[in-house]
Amino acid sequence: MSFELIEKLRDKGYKITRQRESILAVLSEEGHQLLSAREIFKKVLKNGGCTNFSTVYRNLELLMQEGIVRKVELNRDAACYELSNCEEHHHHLVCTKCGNIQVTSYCPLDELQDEDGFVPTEHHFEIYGYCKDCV
Amino acid sequence: MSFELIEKLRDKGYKITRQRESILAVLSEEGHQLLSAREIFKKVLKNGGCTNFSTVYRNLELLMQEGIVRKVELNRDAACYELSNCEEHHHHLVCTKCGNIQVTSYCPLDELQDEDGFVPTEHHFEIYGYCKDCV
DNA sequence: TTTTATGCAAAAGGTTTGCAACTAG
DNA sequence: CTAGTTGCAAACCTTTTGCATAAAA
Repeated sequence: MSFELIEKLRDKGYKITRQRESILAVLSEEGHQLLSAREIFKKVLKNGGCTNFSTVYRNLELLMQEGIVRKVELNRDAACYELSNCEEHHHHLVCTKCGNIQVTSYCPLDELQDEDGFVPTEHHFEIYGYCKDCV
Repeated sequence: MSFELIEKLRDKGYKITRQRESILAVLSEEGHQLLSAREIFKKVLKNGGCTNFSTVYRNLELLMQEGIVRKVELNRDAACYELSNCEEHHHHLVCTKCGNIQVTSYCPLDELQDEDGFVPTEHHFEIYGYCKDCV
């Protein structure tokens, strides 16, 4: 699972609760797929874990602060989350027909010229359209 | 004001109500600044108009469908809107310190290579950081 | 034991909706 | 006249918060 992450949290002084572990376990499952808070909640329960919506949100907040989790806001009702260290920096291509999400390592920030002295610290880039099976 | 837009709507069979006109007027004010539904609502009232939150939302929805308005979701509580035809395609640089928003005409979609046959129809690109006065 | 985390229920905030009343054309 | 719009209030959903209880360390 994600022993390094657990250790990182422990070292920082956070307690390792069953809930926290379950949430990290779900996020570590089957390769970095984007999950909403609700989906994480359900998956924890399905895995036999025990948690609560508030707990999920509070942990996601904490994990984001620690740079372990990244929030991605797509054209959807709820925000999605993914482990930020499980893969290199990337952006998402969302198929608006089948819902499939693919990843690209292309990052526009590399190409951005100086914009009147603006110093970027963060950016969002998501692409919507049709995947090759839905064109 | 925005006679062409009014005409476009009328031609499409939509009725031109005072509310609809006021909302368009506010969006046309002082060059393409991003406004939330709440801000639009307040500005309409301040201008002596009369409207309602639902009406603002319903009109924004309609104006988006007609390609007249574009929704931009920033790192904020509420979504923002701008006229989509008042300027050429652009993206936003948001200063997270002073809140100032500047615009860039740079668009990453031009650089995007073929991504496994994905056909983009829409994209979001926003940059957060410090403007030159806040660095 | 002490500090942090959880669960619950309620609140907050943006956005949407049902429906009756209204109005532009 | 009548189809499309508005206003109002209530619903919806996600996310946040207060507080008492529970459990890591």
